[in-house]
Amino acid sequence: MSGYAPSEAARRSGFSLDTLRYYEKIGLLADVERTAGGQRVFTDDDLGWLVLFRCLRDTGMPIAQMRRYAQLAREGEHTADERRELLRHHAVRVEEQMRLLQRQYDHLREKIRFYERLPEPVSATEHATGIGPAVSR
Amino acid sequence: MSGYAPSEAARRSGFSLDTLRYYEKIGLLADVERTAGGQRVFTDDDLGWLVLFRCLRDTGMPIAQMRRYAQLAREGEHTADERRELLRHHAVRVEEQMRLLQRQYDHLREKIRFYERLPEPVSATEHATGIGPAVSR
DNA sequence: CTCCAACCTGGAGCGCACTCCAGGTCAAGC
DNA sequence: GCTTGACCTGGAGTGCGCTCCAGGTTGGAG
Repeated sequence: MSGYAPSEAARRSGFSLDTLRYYEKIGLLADVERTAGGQRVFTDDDLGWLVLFRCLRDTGMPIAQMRRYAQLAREGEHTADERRELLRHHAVRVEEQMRLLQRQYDHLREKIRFYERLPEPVSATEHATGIGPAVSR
Repeated sequence: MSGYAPSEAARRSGFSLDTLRYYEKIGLLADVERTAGGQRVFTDDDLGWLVLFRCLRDTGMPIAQMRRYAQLAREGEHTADERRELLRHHAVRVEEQMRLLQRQYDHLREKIRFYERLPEPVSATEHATGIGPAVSR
């Protein structure tokens, strides 16, 4: 069903009112419908877009790229290939991001293990292994 | 074992020269040793810290928190518990971050599958699930 | 001794993604 | 019809994490 007030759209999408207005202003979200008095009425389609923007934003896509995707979609079906490639390319970067995050998380866990297993003394290999608590000189 | 010139420290740590100076200026990296003429000489200890900062930064820790950790370490062994807790707390946030990233990555992959029109069940639930290409009205 | 690439400082500027504000308008409930 | 809270606009401000600049100094190669 269609027709969400701004506050409702904000609640459902998880974006702030200001962010919704901002996304429309910069042309990320297409012009939102209005009441006779000029107040926004968000549709299910708008909400669908917001879900997508949240996905892309959470995975680190810059706004400029999201806007490019949105503009392509507005141009019609003939841009489907380019949109797919844009998403595929982004997915590759997300995979890299996930690998890096996992690697640094492992590193972090080792550092925590160091604290748990060494209540007092500080080993000489601390800095050579990059694992120790990096206590200052 | 020896000292490293700024450019060498930058190369090894992956931070820019400006960033190294910035980290020192804001008190993240402790004061770096200097030559008689005032040029920086980075030690292995400094490099160890930089490896840690890279780990924390890559996992999204704000600089203010890294600085807190570094200051605690400079205060001595009696802050070990607090440092450990700080890292543990951060690790929890990283885990949440990894779960979110994985979830949004899955969304993204489903969206790409939609574009590829592979024999996958995508019906009228498109927007309800946020999977379709979100083609504009 | 000369050269010049690498280095130094303080401070200004930047890019991103919002976030806030003033000063007004709209619309639903009593 | 009055009140009140949600909403509107354009534009300025914020926070973060660097990044760049001007103008001067250092120090190793030749």
